[in-house]
Amino acid sequence: MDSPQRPPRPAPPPPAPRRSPPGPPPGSSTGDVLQQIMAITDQSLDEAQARKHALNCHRMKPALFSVLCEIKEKTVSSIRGIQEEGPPDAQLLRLDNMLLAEGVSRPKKQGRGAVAAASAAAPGGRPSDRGLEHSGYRAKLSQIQQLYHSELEKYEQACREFTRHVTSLLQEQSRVRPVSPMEIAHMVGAIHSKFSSIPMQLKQSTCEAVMTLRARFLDARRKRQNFSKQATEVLNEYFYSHLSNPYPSEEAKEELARRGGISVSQVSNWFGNKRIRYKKNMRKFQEEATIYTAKTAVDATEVRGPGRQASCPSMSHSSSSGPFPLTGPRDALVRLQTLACLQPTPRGGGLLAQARGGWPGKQMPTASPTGNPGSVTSDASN
DNA sequence: TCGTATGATTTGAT
DNA sequence: ATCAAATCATACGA
Repeated sequence: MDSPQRPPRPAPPPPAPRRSPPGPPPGSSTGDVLQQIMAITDQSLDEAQARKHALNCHRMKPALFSVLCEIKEKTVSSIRGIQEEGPPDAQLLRLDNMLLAEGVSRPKKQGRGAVAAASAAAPGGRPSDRGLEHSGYRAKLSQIQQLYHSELEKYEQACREFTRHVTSLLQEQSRVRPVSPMEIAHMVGAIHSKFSSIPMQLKQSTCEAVMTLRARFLDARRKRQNFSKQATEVLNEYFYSHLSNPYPSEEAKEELARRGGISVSQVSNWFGNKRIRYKKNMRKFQEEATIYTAKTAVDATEVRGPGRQASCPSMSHSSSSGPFPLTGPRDALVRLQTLACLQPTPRGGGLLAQARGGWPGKQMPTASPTGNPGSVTSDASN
């Protein structure tokens, strides 16, 4: 990229001297003096100090000054011509909006903590970007964010420094030639407009980076991966031990997500799929149910020994609501026994029956105003 | 290569 | 917002 640090020669004075002899014969020394003035900006101020003093005291100075005024007349108009372009750019506006929408740029000066800002934008991976709550995506986005802000800061600083430098040079020059505040303002504006392509480019490439990241992440999402064995086990354990009401509360979902190393929305998806598929083809899941209920039962008996609760808080004190208040480790044990006897149950009863009638529906979990001991919420929250 | 399993998405209802 | 149901798209094993 193009660095904003350029040699500090912002105000290349017009090549005036070439046309210098307009009317009054300038005298042989005028051209020289002008040359010297031009040279001043190129010299270190220390070096030029004495010379400037000499120039200021020069008997030709008043005449020179009027010549300079004349030159300036022309210069100002040309500066104006340059300045007139540049209405608020539509593309820049678009880029700004996009960066804002992506959470890359902040609404305006919000101090540090880009990551915090990002996570605040989608608290708990909430709906707006359901899928994009992926931690990998977040991390990358915040990297882009940080890079963007640090580059922008660098640019702003360089721009400020350069402007300050130019301004001071102009002020310095104003001692030997007429420099109006307006001219300085014009110059500053010109600098900014020249520099403005830099943040524009920065914004553009940041947008591109975000788009690429998004695309890649969405691709990754398409290329789904099966959950780890651990995750599947955790989910299945919960599902079969809450078969009468397989609707984990928000807390339970979080716990399951944590234990399985997946996201909360993945847990929700999984339960959605599982309920449907279980209901559709319960026979197929019987073996699985047996395995997991047995597993849970074993865990329960093991845990029961030292008189402690099961390891997972959200699953530990489960009892259930719904038609068959059978849930949790102890119930699982009972159910296992039942299952052993009633494998293909003739009618009703057992696991199949629970699901066959359909689950009582959701909402049980969230609140059980009647103090129903079986709600899933009570599993998690009590 | 094909059939099945499975995670994700979409749609419509509550 | 959450759910059921349908559907899509990919992973995976035979």
